[in-house]
Amino acid sequence: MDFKSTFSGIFESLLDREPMFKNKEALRHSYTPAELPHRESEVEQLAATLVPSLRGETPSNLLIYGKSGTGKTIVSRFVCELLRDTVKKRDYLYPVSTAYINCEITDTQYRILANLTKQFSEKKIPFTGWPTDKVYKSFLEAIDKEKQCIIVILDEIDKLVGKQGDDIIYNLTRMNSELENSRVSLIGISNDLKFVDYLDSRVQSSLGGEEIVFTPYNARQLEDILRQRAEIAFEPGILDEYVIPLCAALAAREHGDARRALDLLRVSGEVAERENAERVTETHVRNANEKIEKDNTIEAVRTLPTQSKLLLYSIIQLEEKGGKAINTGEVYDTYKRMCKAVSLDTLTQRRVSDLISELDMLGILNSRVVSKGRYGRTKEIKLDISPVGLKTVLEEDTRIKKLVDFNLPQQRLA
DNA sequence: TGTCCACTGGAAGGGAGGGCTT
DNA sequence: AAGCCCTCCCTTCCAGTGGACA
Repeated sequence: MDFKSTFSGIFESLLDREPMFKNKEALRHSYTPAELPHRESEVEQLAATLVPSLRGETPSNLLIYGKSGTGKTIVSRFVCELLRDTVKKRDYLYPVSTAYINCEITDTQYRILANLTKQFSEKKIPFTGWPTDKVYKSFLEAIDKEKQCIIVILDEIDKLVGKQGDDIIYNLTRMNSELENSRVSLIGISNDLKFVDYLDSRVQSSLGGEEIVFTPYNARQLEDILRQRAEIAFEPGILDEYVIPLCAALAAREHGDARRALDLLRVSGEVAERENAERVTETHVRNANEKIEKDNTIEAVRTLPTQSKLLLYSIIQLEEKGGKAINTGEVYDTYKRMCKAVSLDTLTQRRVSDLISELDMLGILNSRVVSKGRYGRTKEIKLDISPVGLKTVLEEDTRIKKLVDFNLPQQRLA
């Protein structure tokens, strides 16, 4: 039999297989379920804060705190939807609009204002080019045309700290004094409990009116969430008895992250499907758990800019050489030599120091500042993941490939 | 006790690349 | 085309520092 005819039926047989998933969407982060288990009191609190908007009053600004995957975003969106529905049903109520912005993506004053304007008018705003105050004005005009209350949700608001983000928060809280008809009130969502401390004091007082804290889910609660979603997502009888409790337990260990739990369940299903298994078992969950970890870092490394890749590569080389702990000076030396070897521009040590911190933030390595007394202060750097897989990914880059045979000069024996 | 190392990390600003306005 | 603006990535400059050593 020739090669082609061996596989002639491949698609039919794949299609014939019983599908595991009924509706995989139910396991994605973007999915909004009909119920939010274990978040009833948060929904009530939030609704209570926002209800003045329906009477034509301005609700106080609000901060929502909680670790990732504790349901902050989904609860806010849910309550806003209810609010809009209520307005639609009872036309004697004061009009309310809501806008949602993710500050991790939309992270400058200009972009936030442009995004908001887009949500409230037809006006086209270029992604760059205008002075910021012009964009501010167009947002002001867009919302002030009629009497209404605007609720702006700034998700991941802690990502704005430090940049001129303070300004945008300040400007938005102060906006009401410039508005004739409408009113703006803010909901800030933050992972970081201490976020307010980093803000300018004028902003602190206007923003920190009320707050709601979302506590992490425990394993029991995660189980409830997973069961609810699994019912929609999987064909009945596909999941082994212990699959959901295991997913819940693993995610509970990661500070009760529901997103993580859902990912885990979804990937477990995918792993089982690929293996042609009849059902999803505990083994699939454990494999999925490893796969998620690995995929995340590998993807992070793959999308690094060349300079960071080279830097990481030099750290790996030093680590493989073994011996004492690695410090910034050494890394910079090696990095410099490698740059020369592949004729890449060399960045300054200051910049490299920042890049090291970025790699630290990504969880690829661990760096801590240590003082060696007489011999100065430096960062001590350690890889957080095994260099073997890392190297393979890095060597996909054509420039780094040239360094496979790069030899460190003798040194580093002490 | 003071000195001094090898940096750290903040601040300011340059300039390239995107764009708009006149 | 000239004059602006915004953002990103970087450089330059520099004050600050924990602790070994003299």
